[in-house]
Amino acid sequence: MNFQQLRIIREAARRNFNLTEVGNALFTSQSGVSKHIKDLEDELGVELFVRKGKRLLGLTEPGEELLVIVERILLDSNNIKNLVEQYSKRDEGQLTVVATHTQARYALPQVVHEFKKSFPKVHLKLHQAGPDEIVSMLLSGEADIGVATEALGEVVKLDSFPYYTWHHAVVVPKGHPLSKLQAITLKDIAAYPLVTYHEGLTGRAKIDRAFAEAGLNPDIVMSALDADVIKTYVELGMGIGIMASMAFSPAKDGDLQLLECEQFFGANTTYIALRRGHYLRSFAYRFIELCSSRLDEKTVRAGLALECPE
Amino acid sequence: MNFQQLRIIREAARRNFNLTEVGNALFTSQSGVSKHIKDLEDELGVELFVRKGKRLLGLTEPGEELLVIVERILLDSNNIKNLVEQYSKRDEGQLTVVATHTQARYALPQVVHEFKKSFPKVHLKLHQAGPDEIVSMLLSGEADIGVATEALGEVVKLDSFPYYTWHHAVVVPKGHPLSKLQAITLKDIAAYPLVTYHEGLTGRAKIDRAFAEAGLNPDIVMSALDADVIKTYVELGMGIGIMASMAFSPAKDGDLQLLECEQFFGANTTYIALRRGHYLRSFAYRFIELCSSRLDEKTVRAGLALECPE
DNA sequence: GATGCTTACGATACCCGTAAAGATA
DNA sequence: TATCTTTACGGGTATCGTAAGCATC
Repeated sequence: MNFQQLRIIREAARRNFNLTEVGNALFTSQSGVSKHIKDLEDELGVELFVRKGKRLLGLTEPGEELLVIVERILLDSNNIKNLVEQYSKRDEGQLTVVATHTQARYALPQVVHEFKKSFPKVHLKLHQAGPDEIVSMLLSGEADIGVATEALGEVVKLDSFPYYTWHHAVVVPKGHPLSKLQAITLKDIAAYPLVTYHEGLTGRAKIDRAFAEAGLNPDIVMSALDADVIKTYVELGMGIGIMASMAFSPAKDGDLQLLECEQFFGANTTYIALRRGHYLRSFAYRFIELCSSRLDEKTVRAGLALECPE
Repeated sequence: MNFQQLRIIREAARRNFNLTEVGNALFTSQSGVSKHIKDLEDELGVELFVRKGKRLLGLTEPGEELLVIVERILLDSNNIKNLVEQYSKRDEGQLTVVATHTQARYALPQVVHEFKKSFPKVHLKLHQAGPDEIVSMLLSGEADIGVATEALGEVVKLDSFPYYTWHHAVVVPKGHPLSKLQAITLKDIAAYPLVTYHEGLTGRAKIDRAFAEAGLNPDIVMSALDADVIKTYVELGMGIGIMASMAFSPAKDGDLQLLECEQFFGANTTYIALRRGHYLRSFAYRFIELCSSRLDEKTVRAGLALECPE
C-alpha cells in the first residue's frame, strides 16, 4: 500500500471511476492507474470496485468504507506538507480564501488589505464562487478558508464560525415614489417589480419567506448573482432592488437611494468556514482574526477540535 | 513520503531514537532506516530530529507536530487492514483482549466461553497485564479491547465504557473472631494485619482512602497482585484479606469465609476501554455486547465518535 | 573498544509509460 | 467505431542489505 494508490482510489471516486481521467488528473498514465488498483486489491485481498466487464461502475461496500479512511489519510498527508512549511517559512506561503461575490466585494477588501500589509510574503489567493463550490473547495482542500452566508452550516465536515450579521435593504432610483413615504411596508415593496439575488444566494431564501409569510406574491423581474448587477438594473429603471445594505455606497451610487428595512427580511449571518482536520498555517489564523477579533486562534482551534464526526 | 518512512519516524520516537533498534523492530537494516530519515527530511525540507553529532536525541518542534499526524495516519493504515479483513473473513481473525488479573480470572471467563462458542474461528488472545500496560497496549494497537478498573479513564486517546460495578469484601479463615461479630466496623478490620492488593490495582486506592478518612492506620503486611495470592496468605494465617468479593468462591474456598462490607470501601467500576479511532471488527463489538448487554455496537460507536480530541 | 550513525555500492524489486490487445458502449 | 480497460514489456528509479568508515560514549 502506498500513497499513490490511495490518491488513485480517491480520484477514481471523484471522477466517476473513469480511470483515463484519473490518470490525467494525477499526471500519470492510465495503465499505471489500472495496475495500481489491481495491486492494491490483490494486496488487500478484496474487490474495491464494482465492475461490469472491464468498466468500473462504483465502489463495493468495503471500498466505500475504505474511501472514508483514505480521505482521512490523504488529508493528513496534506497536513504534513502544510505543517512543515509552517516551520520552514513561517510568514511565507499560500492562503486560499474562497468567498461569495458579496463577501469578496464588500466585506473582505479591508481584511485583505490589512492582511497583505502584515504578511507581504504570503501569496493570498482570493477566489470567488457560489456557496456549493465554496463547500467543495473546502472539502477537497483547494481552499483554506470559506466565507459565505449560505450552505456552510449544513456540511458536517466543515466547521463554521459567525463572522458578522447584516440586513437587506431596498434600493430605488433617486426620487422614486417609495422614497417619499414616511414608512414603507412589505406591501409597498411588493407593488413594484423587483430585482434581487438569485436563489440560494445572499439571503434570497429569507426574502422569499418574508413575502410568502405576508401573503404577498412579488414580481421578481430579475435574479442577479451580485449587488452590482442589481444596482445597474435598478438604475435602468427595471424595478426596485433588494440587496445587502453594505453593498450600497452613497458616494459611488449617487443615482440611487437606500431605504433601510431591517425589520422585513430578518438578519443574515455570514460565516467563516473551515474544513475539519485541515491544518491551517499560522497566518490563516491571523486572517480570521482580522475578520473578527472574536475569532482568535484559540477559539477557532477549540471549535475545530470539539467535535470531529467521522 | 511513504509509509515505511512514517513507520520509521514513529518507531524511532518509541525506541528512544536508537535507529539500530528501529531497524530490528521493523525487520529491516539500520542503514535503510538512516537513509529513510534523511530522505524524508530532505523531501520536507525540515530537520525532524535533534542531533548531537551523529546521535539522535529527540524530535524537533516540527518533528513533534509531525509525529502526531504520523500516528494518525498509521492508525488509519492499520484500520484499513482490519476493515478489509472484516469483509474477506467476516467471522475469522484475531481479537486481542487485555485485562487485569481480577477481570481475566473472575469476570471474563464466562464471556470468553460464550464468545468462543459464537465465533469458533476467531483467534481470541487474552492477555493479562497491569493497568499501565493495558493503556499502552491499547494505544499502540497491540490490543483491541482493554478491561480494567483503574487508569483507563484518565487517558484522552482512550474511550471507556462502564462494564460492571463491584465491592470489596473481607476474607478471613473459617472461625476467625471477626466472623462471630454481629456487625463489623472499619476499626475491627484495621485491628488485624491485612493482606490486600498492590497499589494502583483493583481499587486499592479506595481501600486506603477509607482507612485514612476514618483516621485509621492499618498494618498491611502484604500487597498482592491478585486475589488468589491474597487468599493463599489468608489461609496461611498471615492476616485477613480485603479483596474483590467476586473473587471468592464458596465451593473452592472452603477454608475461608467472606464477610460482606460494601459500605466501607465504596463501589468500584470496571471499564471496557478502546482506542479512539481504532477500527474494530464486528466480532469485537459482539465481545463487548457479551460483557454487558447495555453496550451494544451502536452505543459504543456513538461513544467513540462523540468526541475525538487531537 | 563498544555502540551507533552515515555513506558507498551492488542486487533486487517496484513504478512508470508505451504499445498492443480485448471489452464495452 | 470510439472509448475505455487490461496486459505485456522495457527502461528507469527507489529500496534494501552488506560492508566499510566515522562519530560518540
